[in-house]
Amino acid sequence: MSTLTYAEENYLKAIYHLSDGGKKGVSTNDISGEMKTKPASVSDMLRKLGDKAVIEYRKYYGVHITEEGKKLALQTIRKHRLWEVFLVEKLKFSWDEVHEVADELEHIKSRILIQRLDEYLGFPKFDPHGDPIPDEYGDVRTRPRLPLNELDLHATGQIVAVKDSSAAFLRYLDKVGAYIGARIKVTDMVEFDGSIEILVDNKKSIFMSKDVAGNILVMQ
Amino acid sequence: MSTLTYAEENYLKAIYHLSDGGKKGVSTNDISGEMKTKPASVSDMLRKLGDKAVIEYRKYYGVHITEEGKKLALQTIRKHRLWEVFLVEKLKFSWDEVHEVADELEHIKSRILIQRLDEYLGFPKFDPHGDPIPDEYGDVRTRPRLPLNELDLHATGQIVAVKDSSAAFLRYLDKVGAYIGARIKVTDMVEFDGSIEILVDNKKSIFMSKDVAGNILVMQ
DNA sequence: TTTATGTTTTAGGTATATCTAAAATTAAAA
DNA sequence: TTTTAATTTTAGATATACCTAAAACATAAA
Repeated sequence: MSTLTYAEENYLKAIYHLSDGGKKGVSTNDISGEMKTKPASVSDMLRKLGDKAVIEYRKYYGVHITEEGKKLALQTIRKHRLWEVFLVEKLKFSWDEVHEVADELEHIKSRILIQRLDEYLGFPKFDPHGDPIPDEYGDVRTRPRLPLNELDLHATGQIVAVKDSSAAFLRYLDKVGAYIGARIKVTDMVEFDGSIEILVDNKKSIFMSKDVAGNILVMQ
Repeated sequence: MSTLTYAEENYLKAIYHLSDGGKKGVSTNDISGEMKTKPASVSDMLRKLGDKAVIEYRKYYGVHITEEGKKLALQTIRKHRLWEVFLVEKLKFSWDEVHEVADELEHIKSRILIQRLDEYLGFPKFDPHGDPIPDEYGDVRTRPRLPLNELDLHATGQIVAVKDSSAAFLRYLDKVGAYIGARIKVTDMVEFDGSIEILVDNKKSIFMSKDVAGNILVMQ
């Protein structure tokens, strides 16, 4: 029942993401890369998180997140994504501007604040990048989705999320006119390099590389 | 141009308030009392704030805030008060619940966030306790105001702020029906102990001690 | 003017979160 | 199976922000 510091919360969130929601083990080096800190610092932190029982830590063999850790990580993710919705829906931020600010806001600790914010936003189920917002109890409403590059020729679908939410990628999507919720159809495929052409909302044609398509998630 | 840590921002804000906006010098003990830290910790911090040129620090003789320090303190106060407005106006917090949360939110550093929040709230000039919100440049729109206990018998005025914004005091005001914006008239005064009776909005009579009246600020 | 009192600072210590450099361990290659 | 390479941990520093206990200082009282 011990509470986490800001830094501990950040590490735990990184471990949660790297472990694909607790499914895989995570190495010190992976965490070091994600957190932009040195492996030595990660080792220190893993000992602390192990002591607080939010991860299971076996020296030299990486870590697994515990159920308690998963719960705490999901709370942080919930806050992050709710603040992102607030920034985009209410303060008119664009979806490529929200990450850094939400990274700070997610650490504000007030249960009632998050409950009221959730209510104020109309209990949104997804953030501006299409990622699901866990509820108060950590339950996540997932929807089946697959990378756009895995669709067949002439298949239709709807963009529901992005895998890469870097500002550069999101601005590119803005530029070409791709957005969450857009209805799309694969109108052409280039065998050679896997690039494709899609029709957005039966109006606009977009040509994109396999790399780009792989970072767009669709629901069929 | 160095930036301040959270702790430094908090100390600077305390010094700003204790010095009455930079008008008076402030002692180590005063700061210690306000910050609920030991005088020894304050001495440490004063050295740091002096190094960063936001205060002028002469050992054993207390501190004065510098122009640069005043500017930074006003930025923090601006953020604090804007977030308080947000919490009350948008998230339906009561005015006695907002302080702790705003104390965390005030440290989020994003210029654009505060600009957008200000705009979203309709550029409010006063927070829920009636305190003025400095603009982007640190300019404060003050309005002449005096403690309610200094009004003459039969004088009228309007409640514009509270001096004490502790939850206990604010809940008491809620209970008796006093609020920011209320039009009042002094209908009786007790010479002996300075307690008074006021009529609120020509409807409701409230009897209050001199102590309470002294913490209510009115505009005539 | 010396003494006593209260205030303030310094010295040294703790906890967090980072780092570098060196040592330990695992895993892969010869 | 031994050596090598890569990963990971430990040891020892640094910076922040606090603490306690002791020393230094300013001021008010005798």
